[in-house]
Amino acid sequence: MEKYQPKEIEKKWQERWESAGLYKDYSRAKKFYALDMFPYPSGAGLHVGHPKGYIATDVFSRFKMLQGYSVLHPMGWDAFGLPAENYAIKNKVHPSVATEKNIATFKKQLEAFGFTYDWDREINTTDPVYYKWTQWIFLKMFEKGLAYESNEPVNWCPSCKTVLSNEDLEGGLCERCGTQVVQKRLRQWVLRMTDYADRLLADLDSPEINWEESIKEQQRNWIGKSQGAQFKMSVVINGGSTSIMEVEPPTLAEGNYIEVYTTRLDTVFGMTYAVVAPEHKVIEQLKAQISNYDEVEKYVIASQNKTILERTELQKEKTGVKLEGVEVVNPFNNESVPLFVADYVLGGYGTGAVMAVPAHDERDFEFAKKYDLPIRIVIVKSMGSTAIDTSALPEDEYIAYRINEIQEMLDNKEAFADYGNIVNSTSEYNRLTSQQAREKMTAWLEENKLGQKKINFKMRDWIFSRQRYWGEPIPIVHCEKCGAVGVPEEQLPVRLPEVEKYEPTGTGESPLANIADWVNTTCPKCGGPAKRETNTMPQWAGSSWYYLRYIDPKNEKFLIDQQLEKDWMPVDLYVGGAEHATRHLLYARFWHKFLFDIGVVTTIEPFKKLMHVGLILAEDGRKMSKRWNNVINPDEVIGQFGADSMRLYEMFMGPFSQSISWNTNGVVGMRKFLEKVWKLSAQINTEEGRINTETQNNKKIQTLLHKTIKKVTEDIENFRFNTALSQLMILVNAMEKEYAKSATTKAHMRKEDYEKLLLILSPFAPHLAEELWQKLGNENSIFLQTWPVADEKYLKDEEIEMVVQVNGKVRERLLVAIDVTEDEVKETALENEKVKIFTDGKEIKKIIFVPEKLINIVVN
RNA sequence: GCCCAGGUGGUGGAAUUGGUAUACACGCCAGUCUUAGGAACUGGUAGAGCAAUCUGUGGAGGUUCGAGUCCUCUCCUGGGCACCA
Repeated sequence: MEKYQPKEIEKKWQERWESAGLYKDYSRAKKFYALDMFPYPSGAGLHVGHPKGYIATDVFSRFKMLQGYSVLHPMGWDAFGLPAENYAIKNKVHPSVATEKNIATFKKQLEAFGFTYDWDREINTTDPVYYKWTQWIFLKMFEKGLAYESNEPVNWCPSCKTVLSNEDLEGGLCERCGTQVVQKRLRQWVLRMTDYADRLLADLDSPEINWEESIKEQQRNWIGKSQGAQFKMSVVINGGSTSIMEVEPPTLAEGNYIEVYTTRLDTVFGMTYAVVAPEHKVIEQLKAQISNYDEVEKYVIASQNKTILERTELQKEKTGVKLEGVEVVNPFNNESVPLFVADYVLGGYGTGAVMAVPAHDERDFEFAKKYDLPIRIVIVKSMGSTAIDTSALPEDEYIAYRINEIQEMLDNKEAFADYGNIVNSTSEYNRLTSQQAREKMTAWLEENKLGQKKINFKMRDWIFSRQRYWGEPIPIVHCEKCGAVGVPEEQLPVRLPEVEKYEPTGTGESPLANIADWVNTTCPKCGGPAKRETNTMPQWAGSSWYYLRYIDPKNEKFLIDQQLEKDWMPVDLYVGGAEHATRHLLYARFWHKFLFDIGVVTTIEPFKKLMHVGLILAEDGRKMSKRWNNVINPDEVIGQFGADSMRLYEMFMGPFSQSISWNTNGVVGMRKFLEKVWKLSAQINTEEGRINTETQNNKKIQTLLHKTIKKVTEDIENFRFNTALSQLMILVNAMEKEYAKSATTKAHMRKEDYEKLLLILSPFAPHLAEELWQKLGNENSIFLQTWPVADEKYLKDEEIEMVVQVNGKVRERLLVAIDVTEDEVKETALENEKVKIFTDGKEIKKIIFVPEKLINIVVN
């Protein structure tokens, strides 16, 4: 028999499958759309970690194909981005040149795995034919008022010389280069993602989404919905007595009040001061009334110059300045309290102003301690266990006892932030629970038109412009007369022009600003002189809708044909890294919902099932990186062991979503396994009359085979590839033992059994399975066959091992018929010598019988 | 600090509903073959003990005839968020 030569057969089948168009039958009744997160084609090429997700998707695609589905399984390139641009700056070559080269490398590497990609559908986000539609979507958002210009302070990376979105930050550092980001006031294009916050949150729980809980939870946290109340507090000058209760709400002019947001209105009677953020406009409005304005202004300027990191660093002490000469009035008790400016309050969240309750908020407590401000306890722990018996105490003593407990906490430098029962407020609220008080207080605010319920989100609008070269031009023209005007649809795409220098300017303009004949244009509205927008779109623009384009990649009239969209959407399976949980996956959901609103798509969510692929770490347990010199190249692994062995290893390593270290020895094991399958084909008995011999051994193998079919089917469905493969190994080991090793039993392997084995192995090791399949004389591809279904009649063993326990400990194992009765087992077990050792002379209290599993004899 | 995953042999891991802990694979040990090569073959491999047996799923309790699995507390690791009022 020939030896197993993966190098030869893999190349052969890849070519044949491709030329036969094996993956391009889109005419079947049932559809399945399997999608990988498309890669950024970096100069370094693939390492062994990249293909893990792709292999899983491929296994799934082949499995679905065998189950009779038309499978859409495309691949493409997310090719805009900084590395190509930085390479261009360094080497003076156009980014598209390096990108093209990298794509060729990636494609060649991917092809060695034998993936079922339909390369006719390949897309590239940097192709004008593609980004025409990225620009089109932006225009639609602009038309609907969802894309707007803003001059609010934004995150600026001084090293990359561009603004960044909140999602692009990692702990206040630039996600790409690790530089500290500063706040800068720059004109920016922003997408109103917050308009979709509620739907982005709520639809995570819709049946349209079947995602892992961890990813959903990350998105929930990122969106950060909080429910509270917002209310007004009037500002009084120089200890004046004007309270908001005496001034009719309509006469409250700017500068006469501040508005605060709180989720803990129940603690409002504990307010002993209030705080505004340094950015708050009331500071400017009260300039004349603030007697220490110089000091305040100094503080404001200093905090604006801080980096995000400096401002949010936890260990850092809180700082602030009291606004002398003004106070604010708590509407609940008409008490005026001092007002501070402090940068622990964020300008961009809520109203940029808060009521401060030091007894019941950690941050306020810290600040109050430092500035020696009064601390008033207004909630106490709910009824519950205490150190002493409080049931006999009269109520006032009980409350005094509880307040004392909180006081001890405060003395120990800790605020009491939990919910509890209200005290020290007014009689309407005292003794209510926090939740009850909050509702009653909110109702009071609404009655008196002082405030209302309010929902806030942590998520910000998406800052969408970048001051870099290698991105989609934003299709906007600025006209002095008409303002920002969208480029007419028929003029799309706005092509990225050639430039001399790719360097970012650092001025807040992109390098495109230097190309006069590109920048200067005419206004599409009035025909007058106008300038093009020179900012480009962020890295994440092209990937926010690419899954739609694969469905209809060559459509020149529209981004996707309406019927094809209905046929193929949503994506049934989406596989990629968890690092995209709050960026790509959020952006894509946002765009998809917008496209739904304007009638381009018909599903509310783009990705039905999402699986996140666990990292493959280097053998040293660190991330694979050039820096550590621990990168394993898939080409070498495939060259040494073959693509099928590599595919098997990555699926066998462990649970799919888990990070696991690479171990090349593991690939050896997979190769051994495939060799076994290969050699086993020699055991097929083809002699007339002996083919269907039903020996005892064959029956055993039948049972195992059908159990394996069942398990492999279920495991693939559930992404448990590791256990599917171990079950296949168990089957192959048993077949080898039965047919190849025990010549004396005269067992004969039936061809149909072996073919079933090949079928259920084929998604994992497609080349080997196809080769063996056709060697058996089959003419059509194995992938045009039908996935076997486990036959119930073979699933039950005739004999099973029954465990005999005494007091829960295993003492003996009995081989019994599957349908043995409880009494029969009891009898056998109690007479068993080994069991007797533990039961003799003891009273049998109870016998527990679990059919097909065990019998437990309970003695005293 | 908050949220989410996890902690099982020398290693990666299995045990799907409370029912035989360590399947499958790697590594290691012993042996076979000999072209002294292994990506070949055979057997062994949780720990302690001559053995019967005992002990074992991060730790401490609990529920149960029976717990890796359920409950309470606690320690550790990985990931995410982080002054969001």
